[in-house]
Amino acid sequence: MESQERFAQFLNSRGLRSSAPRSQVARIFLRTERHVSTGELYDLVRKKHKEIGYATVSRTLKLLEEAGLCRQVDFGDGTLRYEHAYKHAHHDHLVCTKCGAFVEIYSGKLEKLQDKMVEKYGYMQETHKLNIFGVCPKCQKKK
Amino acid sequence: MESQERFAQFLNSRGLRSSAPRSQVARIFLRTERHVSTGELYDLVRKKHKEIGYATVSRTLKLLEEAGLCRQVDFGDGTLRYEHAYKHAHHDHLVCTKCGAFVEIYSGKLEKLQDKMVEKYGYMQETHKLNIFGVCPKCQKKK
DNA sequence: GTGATATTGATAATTATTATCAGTACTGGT
DNA sequence: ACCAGTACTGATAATAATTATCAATATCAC
Repeated sequence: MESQERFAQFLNSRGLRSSAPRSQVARIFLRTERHVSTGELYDLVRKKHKEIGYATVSRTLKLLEEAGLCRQVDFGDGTLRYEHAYKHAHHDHLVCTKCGAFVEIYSGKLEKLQDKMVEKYGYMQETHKLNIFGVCPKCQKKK
Repeated sequence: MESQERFAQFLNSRGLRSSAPRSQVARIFLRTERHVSTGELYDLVRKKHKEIGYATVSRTLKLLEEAGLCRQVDFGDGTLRYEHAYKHAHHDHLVCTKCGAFVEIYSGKLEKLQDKMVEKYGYMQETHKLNIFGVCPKCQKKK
């Protein structure tokens, strides 16, 4: 429930309103521990709130992102997904090219190495996105 | 000129034809040492060959990719770019979020670390895409 | 409450890519 | 050379996802 508060706080600090649709979309997203696309979240929202439109879902996701509560994930398949970011440490993804299954991966060494690379070129790092594509164990067996 | 031959060879091995439009698009792409989007390449092609359509450029890029001559690059800004892949070692990208400038980066250590991670989860690696986003030295000074 | 204004939802617009398809141009066999 | 079969092309339409528009509505400070 804490992240819900954080969202309200964020809206307030920006002079934005905690409207009913915004709160409802946010609640449903925050309750769903999955990587959802805008369309998927829209479907979830619709189960409870038939009156909420796609645009509002899309806009709310953008706000959640700015509030630091979610993060865009791009698996390169044409649709963007969003994952939780609040109290969820940074990580990268290992995606199966056959079935779409993925696991979240993290390595401190890998992060440090990246920092070094960035420094070398005089850049100031903001974020990074690493997606590794391959075939998952299940799909390897199927073949 | 060698990559041109390789393309012809690839087409032949697939039972495809080395048509004039295909060769022309390929030649212009291979001569341009830049990361181009389909639209940009289309414009370049149009300067020399007014009769070639967008679809052909798009299709030829796909073929070049299958031939191992180019590689898709997705900076997450909505348009896909293509870069040379033949005799161009694998590398990742460090992209400036202010001006779009980027540098190609590579680290053997980083690659090895990734291999370990993949192995750990039983996946069979195919490719990976690492984009680091930050602010380049020039844009840091401007500010 | 009330009024200024942020927000909403339906729809249209946008953007990039991909599919369709009739006409054209190659191909290999004769 | 000719011919039949088929791959290729380019214009256009279709697709897909996101974003902009805008009149109607809801919200919040006062």
